[in-house]
Amino acid sequence: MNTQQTIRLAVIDNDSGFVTVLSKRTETAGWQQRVLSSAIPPEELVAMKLNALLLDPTVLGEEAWNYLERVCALLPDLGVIVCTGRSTVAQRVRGLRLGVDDWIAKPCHPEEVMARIEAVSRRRRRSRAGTETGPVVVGELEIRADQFQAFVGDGSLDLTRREFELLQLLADAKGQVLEREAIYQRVWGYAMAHGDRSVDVFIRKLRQKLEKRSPSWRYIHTHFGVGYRFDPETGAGSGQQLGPGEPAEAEDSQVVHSSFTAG
Amino acid sequence: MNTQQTIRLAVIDNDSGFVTVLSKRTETAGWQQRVLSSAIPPEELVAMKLNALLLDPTVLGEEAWNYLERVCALLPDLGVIVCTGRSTVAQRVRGLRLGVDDWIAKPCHPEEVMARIEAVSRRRRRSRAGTETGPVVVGELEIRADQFQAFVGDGSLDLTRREFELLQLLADAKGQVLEREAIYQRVWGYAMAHGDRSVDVFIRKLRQKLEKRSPSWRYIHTHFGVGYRFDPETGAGSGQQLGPGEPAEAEDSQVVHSSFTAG
DNA sequence: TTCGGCTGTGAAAATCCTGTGAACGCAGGG
DNA sequence: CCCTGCGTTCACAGGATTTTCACAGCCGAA
Repeated sequence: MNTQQTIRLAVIDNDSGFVTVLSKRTETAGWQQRVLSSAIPPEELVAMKLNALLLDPTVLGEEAWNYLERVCALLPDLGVIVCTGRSTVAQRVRGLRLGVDDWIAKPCHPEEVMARIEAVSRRRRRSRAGTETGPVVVGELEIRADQFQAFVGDGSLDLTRREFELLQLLADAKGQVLEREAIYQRVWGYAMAHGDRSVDVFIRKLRQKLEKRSPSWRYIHTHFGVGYRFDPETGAGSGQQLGPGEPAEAEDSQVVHSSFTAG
Repeated sequence: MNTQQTIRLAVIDNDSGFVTVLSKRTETAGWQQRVLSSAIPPEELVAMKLNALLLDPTVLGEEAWNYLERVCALLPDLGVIVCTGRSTVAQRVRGLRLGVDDWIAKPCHPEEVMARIEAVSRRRRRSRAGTETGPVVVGELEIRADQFQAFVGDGSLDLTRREFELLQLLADAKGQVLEREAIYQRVWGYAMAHGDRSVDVFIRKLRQKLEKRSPSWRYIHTHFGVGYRFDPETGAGSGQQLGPGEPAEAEDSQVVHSSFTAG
């Protein structure tokens, strides 16, 4: 298992001894790390594309709970680990309920801190794992992850980065309906604000570019009230090629045992 | 959609004091819990459909590491929390690297244990969002959660989102009579206004669409003065045939009242 | 059998959702 | 400094969906 993907960690702490020791180890392990001695706006955390955030709330003072809450809401995929000195059960429970993933007491061994950060980050990676495989072909479309671009024949679709990421996400989940919130969450990397229409706009741009290069195919289907589904279909008269019982060759066909142990 | 999904927990521990106190709290919180005082084969854990497993490795003796490893490998989506007495940093690190999600030291406050279990389940649920639930088959019907749609053969029923959610709710409670208030509460997410007929209207739409695609079956039954019950039956005189999904337990049809506590 | 309340039904009315074009702000390059 | 490409936001129009309503048919009890 590929548990050893690089971890991008930010540390908010001003306990220099602790941070120094920890940094030495994370560096050895090949993690990418950024140390901050005071809070930065959650919006800036977004741009850092982190896997995990380690922080000592004493740095933040009164704002700590508030800050934790905002960070956890804005970045539901971010692993948040609190590492601090004395704390009460009530504080730990409050933090954990608020969205913190783990709460460690200082003093603590840096190796354990790292193991806990890994444990928290572990889950996220499963989905991204298989995307390194060569060019993916769907319909007339060829998606090349290495070029951040998609082609029809040898003509590029001229996708921008966001457009490409959206297409890739949809294509990876071929046949599945993805809700807007889920799409936004995974492409933009943080929670979608209520009423945001960005996903719709990018879907339109994608459709335009797809239509332009591959007019006889339909790739993106709207599910009213739900979201979008990627499934290449020829629009023309030649036979429909998939009903819902679609071909199972997609690499993500997972068998689920229907053991109904009701209770 | 409810963020507070019920937690299904198994506890492997023979520290009766700890288990008793914890059980009392989890019960109050509406969790489903199973206490075991010794290890059971990982294969049996699968059938229990757990969210989380809490265990004290001292119960397992020498086999502990082995057991942990097998459980984590076999059930990658299960949240595993170790709660035990004295332990070394090395042991904790080993456990966490092996796949354990959290490691708590006894003695500990049950509230914190619960908060940590919740934190682990929360993360777990998020990472596998949407996938995983295989198609459910009832009668001629195939209900696909990943598509927000139901099919008969390869024909879609063209359900809208609400229709689908209603069908899914009914099918999940197959054989049970659901009161209107309970249905409304769960599908619409808030309390039904007195005199609201929405549920009836949607039942009709569902019946129409079911009838259209699967004319020889009856799925939704009315219980006068009470509510509705989902139970696929062939309308024709020929014998009962059962969907491949599961045995038909047409046993006692119990009314489910609108208490929405456990949810 | 009759009556009062419950449920089925069709359609109108109200609401919500999505597609779309365009304006806006921002950043990098010329 | 202006231009260009990109991402975001807004408002509006056309549909799809949901809610509401009135009425007819059905059920169970007296």
